[in-house]
Formats: sequence, C-alpha cells, structure tokens
Amino acid sequence: MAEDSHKAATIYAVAARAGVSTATVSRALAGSPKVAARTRDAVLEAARELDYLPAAAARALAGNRANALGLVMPHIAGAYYAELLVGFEIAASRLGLSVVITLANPRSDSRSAVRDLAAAVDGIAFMARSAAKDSLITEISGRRPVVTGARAALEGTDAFFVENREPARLLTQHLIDNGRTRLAFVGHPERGSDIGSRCKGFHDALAAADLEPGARFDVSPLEQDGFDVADRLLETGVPFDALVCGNDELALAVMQRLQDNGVSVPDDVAIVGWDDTVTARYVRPGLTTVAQPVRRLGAMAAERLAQLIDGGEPGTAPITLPSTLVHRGSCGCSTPSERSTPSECTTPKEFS
Amino acid sequence: MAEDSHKAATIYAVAARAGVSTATVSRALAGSPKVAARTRDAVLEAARELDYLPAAAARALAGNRANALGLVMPHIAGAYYAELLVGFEIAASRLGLSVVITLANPRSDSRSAVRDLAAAVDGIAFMARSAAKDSLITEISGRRPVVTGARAALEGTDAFFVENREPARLLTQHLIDNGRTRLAFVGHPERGSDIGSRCKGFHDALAAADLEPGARFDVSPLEQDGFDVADRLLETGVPFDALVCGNDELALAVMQRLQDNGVSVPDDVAIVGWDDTVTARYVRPGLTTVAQPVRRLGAMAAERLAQLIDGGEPGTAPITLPSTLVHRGSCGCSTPSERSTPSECTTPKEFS
DNA sequence: CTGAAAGCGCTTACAG
DNA sequence: CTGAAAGCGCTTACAG
Repeated sequence: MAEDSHKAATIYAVAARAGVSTATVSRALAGSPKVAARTRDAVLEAARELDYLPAAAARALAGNRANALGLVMPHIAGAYYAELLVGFEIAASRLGLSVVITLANPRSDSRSAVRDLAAAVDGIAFMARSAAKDSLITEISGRRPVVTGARAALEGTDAFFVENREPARLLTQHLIDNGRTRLAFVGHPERGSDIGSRCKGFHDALAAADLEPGARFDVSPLEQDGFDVADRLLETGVPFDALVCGNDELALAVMQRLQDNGVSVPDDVAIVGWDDTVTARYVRPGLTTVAQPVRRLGAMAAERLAQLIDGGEPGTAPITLPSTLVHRGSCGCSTPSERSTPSECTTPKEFS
Repeated sequence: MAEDSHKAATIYAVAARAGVSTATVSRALAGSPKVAARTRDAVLEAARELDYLPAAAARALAGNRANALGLVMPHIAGAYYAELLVGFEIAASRLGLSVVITLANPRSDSRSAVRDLAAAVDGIAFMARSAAKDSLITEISGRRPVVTGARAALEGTDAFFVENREPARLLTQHLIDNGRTRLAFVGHPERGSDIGSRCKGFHDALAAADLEPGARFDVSPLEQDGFDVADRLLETGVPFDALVCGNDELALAVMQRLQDNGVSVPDDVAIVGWDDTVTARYVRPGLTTVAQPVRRLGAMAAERLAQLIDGGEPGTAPITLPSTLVHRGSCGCSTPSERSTPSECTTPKEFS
C-alpha cells in the first residue's frame, strides 16, 4: 500500500526506513547469513512497507550477472516448441532465473537479435533447428556459456539430444518384420538434425535386413510437403508398402491425402511418423509414432546452462534422452500396444 | 576477431580507440543525428573492430528502460500459446524490444515471479487464462504499463479479445437451423473468460429460437474432461442432438469417445468446438470449429504495450479481433464450406 | 555483524 | 557537433 510515493522505492529508501546502510539491506535481502536476525527482520519489514522491488538492471550491473537465461528457438508455432519452452521455463524459474526468448527466423539474419540477447542474459540455449548457424553459435559461445538441443552438436559446446537413430531403426525394423519390403523415407535428412538421424536409423534397419537402400522424398517437414509427396505417390501408383516419415506433420498429411484417394492404411501402405502429436492419436487408424521427452529436453538445457554460468566446465559429452515408440494402427502392427520403450539408452552412445 | 582481449569491450574501449568521448560513442551507436558523419563512422569502425556489444543492464539502468516486454502466460503447452508467443515475439522484436516470459501456474502463487518480472521489464502483457489474479495484475499496473489479452478485462487496463459471443451465437444458430433442438454446452463458463463468452453466445441463440436454456456440462477445457462428459452422456443414452464445446480439445475428446461407442457424428449428435486446432481438420468427420487470430492477438498486445511504455494513454476501449467459423462435417452441415466469415466485427462492440 | 565507498557500464542534461 | 561529469540503483570487497 505504498500510496504515498509514486516513484518506486529504492534500496536507499529501505535503508533509511530500517535505519541501516544499503549494504546491509542488500545483504539481508539476499539472505546473507552474516546479517543479525533482528536487523534482517527490520530490513524485511521496511522493504515490505515500501513495497520494495530491487531494480533488475541495477542488480545485474552491480552483480555482473543478469540472472536470466536466453532461449533461441525457431520461429515456428506448434506443440513441440511450446513443450520445449515450458520445460525450459519451469527449470529456469526453479533456479530463480528468468528467461528471455528470441525467435530466429530461418530466413532472416538472426545475428543481431542473438547478439542482443547475449548482451542481456548470462547464457544461451539454442534449441531445435533454430535459424542460428553454427558460426553464430560459435561466436556467441566465446562470450557466454552456450548449450544446444536437438540440433547438430558443436565442438566444445554442451549438447542435448533426443534419441533418434535407434528408435528409427526399431520402427523400420518393425515394419520389415511385418512383411514390408518396399520402404521409403519422407523428409530431408539434414546433417546432424533430428530428421537426419532418423533417416540413418531407417537405413540401418534396411541394411540389416539386406533390403535395398530405400527411396527418399527429400522434403521439408511441413504439412504441404506431405500432401505433395502423397500426390507424387498417387501418380506413380504408390510403389511402396511402408513410409517412414520425418515427423507426424508429414506422416499425417501423407496419410490423409492417400486415404482420401482410396489408398488403405495400413493395408496398402503402412505409415509411421515422429513426435506423438495430439492428432496422431485422433486419426484413424491411429498413427504409429515416437514420443520424445521434449519438455525434459528443455529442462535439462536450462539446468546445464545454469551450471555453466556458475562456473561449471563446458564440453561434457552430449546427452541423449530416450524416446518411446508408440504403436498404433498405421504401422499395420498386429498387436497395437501403446508405449513400448524401445531402449534404455540415456547418455552418449549415439546421436549423429 | 577480438582475440586480443578476453574481457568484453566496454564503451570506454570503443571511445579510446575512436578517439572520442563515451558520450559520443553512445550517441553515435544510438544513431543520433547530432553526430558528425565522420565521427560516427569512426565510432562504428572502432565498435566493429572491438566486437563491441553494449551491456544491456548498464543501458537499462542509465536509460531507465529495459527495452524488454514481459509476457505472462499459463503453464500450458499447446499450439494456442505457441501462436500467441510467436505473434508477441515477432511484434516485440520488430520494435527492438526483447521479451521475457514467465509461465504462471494456475495453482502455485505466481506473485513473486510476476513481481520479479515487473522489476526486469518495461511493461507486462497478461495473456489468456494466466494464473495471475485480478488483484495481482492491478498491483502490477501501479508500477508498469499493463495489457491483458483473452481474459476478463480490468478497469483501466487495456484489453484485447478475440471475438467469442457472436460466433458462438452463429454457430449455435447454425445447429438449430439444421434441425437440432436438444443442445448442450460443454465447458466451464468462467466469468469474463473466452469460454464464458462462448457460453453466452450459445444461450443467445437458444433464446432467440425460443428453445429451452440448454444443459451445461461444467468441466475444465481438457481432454480428460471431454472423455468424462462422453461417458456420462453414454450412460444416459446421449439425450442431446448437438454439443457446443468450449474448445476443440473437449470437442475432439467427446467426439472420439462417442464414436468409439457407436454414436454417429453428426447423425446422432452434432459436435462443434473452438480453436481450429490441427486435429480438427484431420479427424473424420472434420470438426466444425472457430478459428481465432491468436497470433495477431499476441502482436497487438505487444504493440499496445510498447505504446504505453512510450507514454501512450492507457484505458483505451477494449479491442476485439474477429474470429472465423470453419464449417466441416461434425456440425451436420449440408454444405460444408471452409472458412466463412461470420461477421465483420473488429472493435469494441461485444466482449463480455 | 555492519558501514563507507567504490564501481558496474552505460545515458543524458548541461556547457561549450 | 562534442566532452566532462553526474547519476541510474544496486553489490561487494575492504575495514572495522
């Protein structure tokens, strides 16, 4: 109820009211154990009465740390990024850190935006296929602690991944076990990207089964590209009996367009995706896909970043979080069972 | 390539190298027109050579503004909030402002988190059913400019809405026109909330058609609640022929559960939702729903906030953005046409 | 346990 | 057009 003063109270006002120095106020508010209990109470009381709120900028300048984490994500709306953000924010907030977010547009040059971010936070997480190029991340890492998540790792930079290659291999293997022999991968396997790793797993399984390399539709992981792929498929009489898609968005689009044109899923062609989106469990047949611990990925990135800021040594081995196969009808699975864990893999192991 | 110095260059270093005062560096970098072209070039050159990046904290402290916008959203992952964030961030970034986000958990007390946010930014947007109570928003508004979006308006605080009542009335009217007479609303109509307004529109239509008040399932807008409603419905033989749901999440869950139990949509019961989620266009029948300009809502909130920070007068009349009916199969519509604009409404008009 | 004082790195009247 | 200097509101050695 500080209705008497229009200007926000400063530490000086609190000090004056409590009858101590600003140094003592600062210490008391920081919970320093070197402050006498009585003094602390007096300070807290004064602060409360004045509705005191320490200016973040002054605190950051004097303390040489912003108590803020930067998060760089692509310019894309969607549940995946929302999950990532939620995980990141909750973890940061638990650590008493605020999060400053900057969205990087794959097209536009994000350099100045990311540099500005670096000037305002203590460390930055570059998550998913964000627009930031390797060179930019490297540049920034010379200035602030940096971590990356779900994108190609960088030398000397802590990296987090979600398991891709092995689940993709298992998923593909599963299709083969179900009798599929003409498989294709749908998606652009960018080097080091999640989809790139999934494509590798796809090929691993084909190789192990002595099947031909398998076709590939080199498209962006977007709905429209999925429709396009389906159209191309329809023109050629759908020469495949299984489609491993880079993500659910593609898989869903392909599947719908195919079904709308009389192709039966999974009888004529099995289709699997990746991400376990909401839609995957509402379509018919349900889309077999892979669930990723995206929220946890965000949380771990934030936590690691905080450690680095506190002086932790960078360059830890990359950490890979386990993904989970979710069997539903679209793979032609004889025994559709929800959520079977494909592997126990948790750390280093594999991630390229 | 400032490999010579490990510490980041300060404005003093730039001033020294350019042979000018720090005042001139500051002005030159700010693009002040009062700096001679030659001087400016020299400063820019020096800054570039030293890879100078102004410390945000110092700038904020000296300039008395953080150049940052705060965004408070619920603790919920999902496309809706991702869209909101994207709109907000893009607008802020265009204005040269960074965005600090804090997620408020409906349960936990968000007061201290929001206060901390207020200490770090120039203004705050409280969006959607965020955990922040009216009292907290009011408290903060005494300290910083504040706007709200998609939540109950507050006296004296600029508010933004997405059109709810009128589209809900039209949607309900549409069901009635198609011969439905036993309608129910699914969702908890919290006062001032979006769903609350939708419920009003629902009743408007019933009243206009001289139909009975209509039943209501007072549940949270979550998938599980949708399943529960469906189960209750099934127990009583589904005594309705049309269900107007508070959002797609509910509508989708209800519809799926009903279909899984042999109820035909829309023959036995028509179902409509709200949000135009991805899933709505992938299920069969397609879910008739309402598309909201969520991204634009976020952008407008950011822009208005920036105006207020620059001294704009608060208390403008609430602004309501138009929503769009998206007719698909679930409403039993005889002529399923995508995206017909229900009304031209753009401003004040109606929003409670 | 506490205070005086320096300093964090900028911006901005105020003079010139 | 430019500079000297004060000041933004904190924190933190350094003394005591």
